[in-house]
Amino acid sequence: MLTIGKLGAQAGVKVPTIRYYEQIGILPEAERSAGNQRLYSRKALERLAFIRHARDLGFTLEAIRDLLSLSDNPDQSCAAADTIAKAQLAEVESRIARLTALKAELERMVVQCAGGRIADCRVIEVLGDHSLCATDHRHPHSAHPD
Amino acid sequence: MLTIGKLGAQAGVKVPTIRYYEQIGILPEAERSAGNQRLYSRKALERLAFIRHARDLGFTLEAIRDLLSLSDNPDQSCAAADTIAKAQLAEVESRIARLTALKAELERMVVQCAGGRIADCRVIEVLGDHSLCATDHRHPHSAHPD
DNA sequence: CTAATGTCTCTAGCAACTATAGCTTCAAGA
DNA sequence: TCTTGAAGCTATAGTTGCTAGAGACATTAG
Repeated sequence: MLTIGKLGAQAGVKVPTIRYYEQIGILPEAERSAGNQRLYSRKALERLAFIRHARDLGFTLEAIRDLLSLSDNPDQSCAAADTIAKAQLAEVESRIARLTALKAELERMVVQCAGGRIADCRVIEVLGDHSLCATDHRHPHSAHPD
Repeated sequence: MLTIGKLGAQAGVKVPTIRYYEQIGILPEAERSAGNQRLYSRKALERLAFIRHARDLGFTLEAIRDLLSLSDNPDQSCAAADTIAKAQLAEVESRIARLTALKAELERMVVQCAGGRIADCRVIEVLGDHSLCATDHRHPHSAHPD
């Protein structure tokens, strides 16, 4: 049996985060010691590692909740898990695309700012005037994930 | 003079967001009509466009506050704005790198999910067992920017 | 036995919005 | 002119995924 601190160390998750996961019901309530401290089994460690990996891959806790409920009854089709992973992949690809456009813009800004006065500095200008922008950040207006 | 709705439509920013920006002091308090409704000038539209573009480029509101204060008194060196842009560029490049690694991982997961039973599903398996991971998301444990 | 560290609960805070409720104002049609 | 519906107002609370702090109790090393 592991204390919460050991569990966190082994899974690479901070202690308050573990308690938070329990609070929102993504980890089951832990057993307690005589002194009311949480005790965790190997199974709990695995579940936490699962969560940690999924978070690292950018899955939301909601998606993880779904994945966990799938893995809890493993006798059905894999399709739902596949769907969730695919959606995640699409999201990641979209983010990469947006960030790449963004990078080009920032590079342009930095190059053009040769250290003159701000009045001549395109950094400000580019951000203020859309017509000077290389990218088109008007229509999509996707909620900012950041 | 524009109402808040028109302003939002023209800048591509939702109405509550504009009020939020005013509340946190990144937009000045708007003039009011006789009936207490906000009225905006062309200048306000430009400022909001500036903010919108900067947000699209991944700047935090704090960085934007700095940029705005620079553009509000444009008689100084461009160096500060340049510094801010360069910091953002580094951040963006790092995000792209992380997302690209992540994408590879997700693609691997999706490809390997052949639609069988969950018990055999690599999506679940990969998330549960770190040894199946190609990437190393153990040490860095960088706070997730997403 | 004591001191240091770990753990407990509870509450509040973070960014950057978004949503809701209940009200007032405005613009356009009949 | 009246009316109806959209748009605006304020204020408050909720969102996501944690993180930080306070003050009290538990455990462990020396």
